[in-house]
Amino acid sequence: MNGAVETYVEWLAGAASTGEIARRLQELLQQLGFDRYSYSHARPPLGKKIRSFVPLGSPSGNHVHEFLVTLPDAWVDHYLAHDYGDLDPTFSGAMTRVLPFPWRDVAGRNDLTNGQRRVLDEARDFGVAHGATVPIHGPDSGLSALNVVCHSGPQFEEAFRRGYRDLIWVAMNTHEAFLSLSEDTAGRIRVRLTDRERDCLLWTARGKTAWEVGQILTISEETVLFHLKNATRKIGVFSKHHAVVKAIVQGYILP
Amino acid sequence: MNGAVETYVEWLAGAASTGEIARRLQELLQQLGFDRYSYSHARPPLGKKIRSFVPLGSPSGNHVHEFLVTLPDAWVDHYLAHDYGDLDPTFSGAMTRVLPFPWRDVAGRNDLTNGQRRVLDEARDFGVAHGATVPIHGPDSGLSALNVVCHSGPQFEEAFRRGYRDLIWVAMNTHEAFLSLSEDTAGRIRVRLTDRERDCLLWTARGKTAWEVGQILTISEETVLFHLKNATRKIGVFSKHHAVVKAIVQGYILP
DNA sequence: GTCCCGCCCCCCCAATTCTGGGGGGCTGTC
DNA sequence: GACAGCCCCCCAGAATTGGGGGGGCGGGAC
Repeated sequence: MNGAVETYVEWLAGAASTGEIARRLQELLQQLGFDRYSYSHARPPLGKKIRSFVPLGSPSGNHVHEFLVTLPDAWVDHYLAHDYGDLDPTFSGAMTRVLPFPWRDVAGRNDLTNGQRRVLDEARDFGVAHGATVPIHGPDSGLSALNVVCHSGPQFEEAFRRGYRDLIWVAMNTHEAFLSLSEDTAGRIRVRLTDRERDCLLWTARGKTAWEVGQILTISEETVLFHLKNATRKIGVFSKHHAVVKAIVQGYILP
Repeated sequence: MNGAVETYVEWLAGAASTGEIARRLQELLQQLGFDRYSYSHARPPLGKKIRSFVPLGSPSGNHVHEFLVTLPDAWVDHYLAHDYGDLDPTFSGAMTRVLPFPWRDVAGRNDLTNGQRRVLDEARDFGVAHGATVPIHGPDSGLSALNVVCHSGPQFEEAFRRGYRDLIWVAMNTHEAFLSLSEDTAGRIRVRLTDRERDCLLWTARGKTAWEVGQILTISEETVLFHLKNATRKIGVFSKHHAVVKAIVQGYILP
């Protein structure tokens, strides 16, 4: 099989910084036949603006970056300056797909808006033309994507045909490594909830009041409140809302 | 490479019923060294109505099933009768992971509740002991999982070591084929939240009270309550807890 | 131009629910 | 016996729910 991919994935387990990951990922993708890449997080285009991105090579330390990018600087600057994140049709593609798809699929769609087409056209002008997007649907509704690009069309087709399964594997592993370096998960202490605490959180997350949860579990409202109080304290927050949210995000319950 | 997997994936494109998929999937997984499997949805994708559960072998027609299962009937019955879906620790694992993981990882965690451990123990009693879960985070915030099981531990370790990359590919493609067969009920209803409504939901999800959110957004507590009321109504629920949870699950906000 | 509509902001009120303490007791297991 | 898990009860103060009433602003339709 492909030793380079396996070596990279094994190396990821001990990766210490996102900058390192960015460099190794670039090396690996080049071995797979792709010239450049970008790895970024798409959801949500709603409230948040794109904050910082750190191109390959800049000093990174342990800081967590939103993007890993080795696309041409000029294109990245242009992209960010025009807020193309909201427009980019490859992102909307990633939103509705699970499998990797080449950009020619997107370009061939006839329901693109003028703005979306402009993004594609301008990307081509910057030399970002032949590529593919690997959607990464993460836990907690996150959506990230790994884009890979080749300078020439035939080179891309060959690399993509040979390597699309490798791409998925690489993208997933890179994503997990990236997430595990994020400060949120780093300091997480898993607490031990009891079954009743989980039950109460679960039904609360489903919109029930304490009294209703009591009816469902055939215990008194007071007891439900008791369990919720304990669970809230264990999880380390001060309100039921927060406890429920954290219980979901950290995987204690399924919404 | 593995011709059987490729053949299966190509066949999937033309698959006409979920019953067929269930049979072919069983054949394929057996070739990969796994004895049985289950494919189910922890959180059905938005907009897809997924109805009943039909084990492999029953007459299926074009009906859409919630589960594809070839685990022992006795265990499945027991599982469903006790509503283990809410408890099953492999699902909570899938909730926070992207990559496949063997169940021994779950069993080794020290934060399981008694109930969660009971599910694992009882599964073993029913002969469902050596297995792995392949999380499938789909678009639309859906979370599904493919579980594969072997009768013997060594057999599982060998098959998993050799085939975990195939499993991802198989799971993804099966999932896409399955979804494309499920009826698209009335399109999913995505509500349009305003910026302020999202802001208020976001800070509420982070555990702030209405008054605090008001301080953060420099608006009055009353206005925060106003936006939360509207958002709750739009999302179609009756409590703030539920609204926050649904906003997260459906990707309107990130926790 | 005007009008309407969505969005945002503020205020009021009664009823209900939650927070954060306290006090018990009953089963199991270690 | 200690301890964890579960169950029940009480209370005061705070927060939320679910209605209502405003006004202002900007953009698109007419």
